[in-house]
Amino acid sequence: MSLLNDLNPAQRKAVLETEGSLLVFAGAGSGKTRVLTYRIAYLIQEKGVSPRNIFAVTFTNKAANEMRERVEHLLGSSARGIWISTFHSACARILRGHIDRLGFGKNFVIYDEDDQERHLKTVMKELDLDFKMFHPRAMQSRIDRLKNEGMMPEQYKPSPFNIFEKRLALVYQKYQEDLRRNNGVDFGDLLLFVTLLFRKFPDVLGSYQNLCRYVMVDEFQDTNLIQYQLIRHLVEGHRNVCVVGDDDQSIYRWRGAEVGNILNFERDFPGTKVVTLEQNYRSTQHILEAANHVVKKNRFRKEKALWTENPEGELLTLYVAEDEEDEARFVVRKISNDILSNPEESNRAYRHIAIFYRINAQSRALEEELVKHQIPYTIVGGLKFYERKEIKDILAYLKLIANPSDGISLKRIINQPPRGIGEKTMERIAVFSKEKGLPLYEGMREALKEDWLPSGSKERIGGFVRLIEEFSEEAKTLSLSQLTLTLLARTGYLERLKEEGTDEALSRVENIDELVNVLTELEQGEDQVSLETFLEKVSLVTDVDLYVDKENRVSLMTLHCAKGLEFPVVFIVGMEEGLLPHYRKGEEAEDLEEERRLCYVGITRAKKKLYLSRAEERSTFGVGRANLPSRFLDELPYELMQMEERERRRDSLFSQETHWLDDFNQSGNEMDFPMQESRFSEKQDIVISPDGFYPLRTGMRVRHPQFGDGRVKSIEGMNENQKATIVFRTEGPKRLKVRYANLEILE
DNA sequence: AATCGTAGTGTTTTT
DNA sequence: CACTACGATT
Repeated sequence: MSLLNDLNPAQRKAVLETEGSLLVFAGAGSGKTRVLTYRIAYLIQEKGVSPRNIFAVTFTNKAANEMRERVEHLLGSSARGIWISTFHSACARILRGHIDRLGFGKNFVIYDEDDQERHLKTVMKELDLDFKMFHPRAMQSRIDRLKNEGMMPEQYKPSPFNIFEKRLALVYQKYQEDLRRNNGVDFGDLLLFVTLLFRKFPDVLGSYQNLCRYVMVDEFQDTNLIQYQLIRHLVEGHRNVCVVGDDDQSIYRWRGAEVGNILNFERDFPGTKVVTLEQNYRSTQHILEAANHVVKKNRFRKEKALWTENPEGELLTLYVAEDEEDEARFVVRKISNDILSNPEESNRAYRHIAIFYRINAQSRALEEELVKHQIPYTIVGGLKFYERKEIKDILAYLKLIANPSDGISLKRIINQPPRGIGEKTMERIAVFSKEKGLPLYEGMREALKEDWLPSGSKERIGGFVRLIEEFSEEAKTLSLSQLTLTLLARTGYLERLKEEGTDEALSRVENIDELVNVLTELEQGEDQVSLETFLEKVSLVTDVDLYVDKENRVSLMTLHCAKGLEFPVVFIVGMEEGLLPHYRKGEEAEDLEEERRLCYVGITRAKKKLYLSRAEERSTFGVGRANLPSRFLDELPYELMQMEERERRRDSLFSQETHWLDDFNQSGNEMDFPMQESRFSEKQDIVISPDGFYPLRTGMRVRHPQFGDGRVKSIEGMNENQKATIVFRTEGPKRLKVRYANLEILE
């Protein structure tokens, strides 16, 4: 059969072992996704398994989509009905169907980290806890951890001598109670509640066990305790479970991932067959050898070594920079001089290049340099669309409409835009609601019937309630995008932003615009999008999911984000003690090993060429600090490395930065010439291109419809987000979003 | 109630 | 250095 011809012996074995439990150790670049997809295809095509009985779980939507696409490619329409999903969306779907058994409404909302924190803070405030003594963040992470361990509040037994734990128990209890009152769940609850459901209601569990006859788990090394429990529940009985993972790529221990799950799998599932995929199809020999050398130093790992038939390839390049700016210059120099103008690699493009770093803060220096040289880039992760204030506000309106019990969203928008309903009014209503045992919104409506509210407040609250009632009514007939537009208009949210008129406000308007676009697009694609479905989707997207590599740009991301991706050319910057093994309080051997794995993940993303760099001095907090070379550099075999010489610094006289005062004077002088008028009209037909780069340069003279003439002092960002600081003759310096500024280039 | 200014504080990684 | 949380101000 042709399917099997595309596979090497180990891969083939992993596909053919369909019954019982199978553990696949899949080294980086060893064709893991190929095995999973072929296995699914094999089950359906050769074993006659119904697609409906196959369940595959991944960690990101991107991985899930990719898998679905590839299976569809193999099978065509007979792939229909396979359940391929992330842990979180699978759980959300299960809860959508059965959460009423746990005392929640099926229209529950999902709270993200930000909502979670707000909620936690109100809970802590009500318990009269001092934030300085008990950090909300610490509480939050402990609660998350408890949930990852499958621990409900009533099961948690704090040590009687530990004040923090005693308070934690209290907070956790109340936190959960109030979440329920809001008919909301947080991320951790999604998983926790499904295991609870399975444990308490055998009929529910049974129906899913029956459905999921063949279960596959991707990135198994990243599962935490509760996810593992979930899988075990699901495969009880038939035990057809295939888990794929690589202990060397476990980088989420801090988030509760248990490498133990993969290492103990054989113990928990007696009779497990084990397949190890060691042939790498991705990287050159040199890169692979380097990776093997580094990860070999870890003690807590299953012994294995990747090999490849690929060519030797180039040596790894190491550059020791003066500081982070010099490091950024090195990266950019390599990109423009070596990589893109190398005739041997004539098809190299920006999209083939990625830059990895340990922490997001490192991106800044790189971005600045990339912008300076007009190299297009995207940042994967970082500022997330659905976490922006304005987007979250609009979503909060929608959430409240979908689920009127959602007090967290209600509090968020009650005064957004400002309607004169202040904190103390809301506090009174909160107390009142709690006394009556009502959700906040209900309490608000009840309060209107009584007369303890000041008439002014009552008036305004009445107005708000009426507004929401109208929206709820309209939600029944309008499409999602129409509803959103109505909402934007009638709350005056957009109007207020536009009035504000600052560039920040304008960029918010643009983001909201974008949101409406997303909605409209969604409506055109699928037959019907319900409010709940949409909100759920939004709650569960991740940055990597939104990452589209279609455009020709250099990719910047953290090492964590890089997992699962590959690029012909990879830079790993900041190879320094303290940064790449990142120092934190309480260093443990396990932590160091995780850092090493992180480094390993980074190295193994590279297909053809790997550049490493470190800076002798790096400013953190604005203070320079000398860093020692990363110990991981020492772990690389010397023969594989080649040093990059430092370039002699050119005179900084030619730097693009000019003082704005100079611009001011310059432009001031020139504008005194009367002949300008004609010069302007000649150039009037210059249109700034709507996509790609806006052809602005520092030093250019431009005209703005309101502010008049000015000179470009500096430019930041790219494309639609590009901002420029322009020194106007009459208005002085202003920072504008180029896309909206409607600039005319004079010269 | 809303806005403005300041002091203190903190940077890992995120489903 | 950059952000935010809080306090003082109108």
